[in-house]
Amino acid sequence: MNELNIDFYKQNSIIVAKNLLGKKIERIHQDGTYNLYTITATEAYLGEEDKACHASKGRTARTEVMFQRGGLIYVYLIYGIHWMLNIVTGDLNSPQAVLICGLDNIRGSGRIGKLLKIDKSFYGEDITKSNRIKIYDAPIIEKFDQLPRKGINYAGTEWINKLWRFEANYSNFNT
DNA sequence: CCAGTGATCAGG
DNA sequence: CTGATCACTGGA
Repeated sequence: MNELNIDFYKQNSIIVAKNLLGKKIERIHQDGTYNLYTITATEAYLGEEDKACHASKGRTARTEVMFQRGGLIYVYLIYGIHWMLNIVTGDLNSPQAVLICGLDNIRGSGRIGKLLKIDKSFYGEDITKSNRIKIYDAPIIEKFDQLPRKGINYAGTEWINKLWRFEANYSNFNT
């Protein structure tokens, strides 16, 4: 299996979010054990205009990594409980990210963080170079649902109405 | 329906 | 320093 490269992540977040469906994510633990999952749901966050995107608040310590080039990992703790796993996309100074919302038949970004044992230490890590989390190429998924993003009611109707959540059908996989 | 739980950020 | 807010989940 080939790992996805920087050029893949440098595309805009909507393209990356769609094309990540069906790709394989591997988590290698310190004891040498590992797990492999299929990405089945993603959400795209696109630029400073997008009121649902954290980068719309400007460049801060937390959002800094989104202003870097694609391929870096953006993680943060939400509601004091859940670690969200995102991959930065786009080019330098074009803040974008894709949130991983589903793996195999497990749905929910909070559950994904727990499943993969994500924490602050992943912030800014280059996923194309990491030795503990990797994403491998796999055939494009043609059929998927487009839905509004979840949990962003504060962003205003224009941004709530964007269908930037992408869900593959479970039946595409042997889960 | 709503509590849990803590980092983060703007404002004094 | 304070206090509000938050890409969520699980249990009444």
